[in-house]
Amino acid sequence: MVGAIPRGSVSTYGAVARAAGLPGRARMAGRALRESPKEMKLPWHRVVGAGGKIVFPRTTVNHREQARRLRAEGVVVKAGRVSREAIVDLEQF
DNA sequence: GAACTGACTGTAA
DNA sequence: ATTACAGCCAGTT
Repeated sequence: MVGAIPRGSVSTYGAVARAAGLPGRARMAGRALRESPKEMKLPWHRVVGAGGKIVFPRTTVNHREQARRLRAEGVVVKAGRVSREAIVDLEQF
């Protein structure tokens, strides 16, 4: 689950979907997150695209917000990408 | 039910 | 490194 992503690490949509037993539903994962109210306090910002790249255009607030929060957790965000080291495939959960 | 659409991904030019 | 494109699947139109 997204909430299982350890602080200071990020994962990918595909990985999340797989972990949920839904291979090939990467998009659905993103959709789910989008619909999920923040009251659920899900660390949606710890979910990025494959290779650790942020899916939103860098001009959007979403992108800024995500990058900002990730950096706040110690994740290195550079040019709309997170350090590959910070990415966890979520396979261990 | 066809046609779009999208918080995706991998391959190719 | 950037851009294009084709699979992908579920929800909308």
